[in-house]
Amino acid sequence: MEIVIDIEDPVPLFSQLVTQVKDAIQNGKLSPGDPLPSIRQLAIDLELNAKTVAKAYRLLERDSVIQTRGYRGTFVHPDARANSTVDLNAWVMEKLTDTVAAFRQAGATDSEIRIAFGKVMNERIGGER
Amino acid sequence: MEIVIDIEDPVPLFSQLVTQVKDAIQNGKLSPGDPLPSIRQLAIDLELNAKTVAKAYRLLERDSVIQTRGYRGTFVHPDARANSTVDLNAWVMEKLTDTVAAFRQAGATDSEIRIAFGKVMNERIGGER
DNA sequence: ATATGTACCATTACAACACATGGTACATAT
DNA sequence: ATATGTACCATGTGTTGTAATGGTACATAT
Repeated sequence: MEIVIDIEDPVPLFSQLVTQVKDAIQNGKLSPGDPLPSIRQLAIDLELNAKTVAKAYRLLERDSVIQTRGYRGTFVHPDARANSTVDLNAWVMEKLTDTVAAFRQAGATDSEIRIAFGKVMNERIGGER
Repeated sequence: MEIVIDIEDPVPLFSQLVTQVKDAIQNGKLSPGDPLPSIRQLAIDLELNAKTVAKAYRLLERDSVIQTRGYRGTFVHPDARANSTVDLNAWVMEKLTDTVAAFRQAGATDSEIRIAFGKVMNERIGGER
């Protein structure tokens, strides 16, 4: 697995990592079941902070692209190939685009939409912590 | 019409103005057809910048709470009473709350939602300006 | 002339947030 | 002991957007 992180790239480091892992899976360079480097080790190899790598791994696991098995390490998810094409963010973008378009058509100011969004995001409904 | 603006209040000045005008209408202190102070005059009275007052008036007119008749001045809208209860922002809030809830349930990070939102808002579709 | 709403040019201050970094600590099981 | 993922404490930097300010100018109609 050849991962290259470009600090000059405006794309966030963790995001570059996520993308490259997904690409490696679709290219066949990584197959379901394959082990991935540990967070700490990969951080050393890529000269990144361990937190940054952990963030990328966390997102990859949420999308079922990889599987973390605690002390046993991290592995490529069985359904990784299918799940690395499905993009959660794309779905969010679509839905959000339609919603915002409706707001604008209703006459809402961009400023108002932003403010409303800010309020919604800061409402801690279920008291998450 | 007694408007009091509190600079210490974290609520934006233009927002305080909007709220108080709506309140005055619902309290009966302002009735449909009543004239409102000119932007410049009200700015002087409240010790605000004229742009701030203009912003409040612009929003009030969009919601059909007031009517601007150019050089003739500004007046309370015929349907002001009804329109000052109907809150466009409330509708936006509801819709947005549901949408965001769906995103969260789908596993999207708040951070991701914010980023997606930012992208959508910066997409100038119809070339507004 | 005077006053109306409106439209442009612009800048400043402030807050929120993403990103990345650092360190420490924990339970897990080898 | 060693290594795993994970969780918490925290800081700094840069970006973004809001809010509010100032000045100037226009067409309108009294």
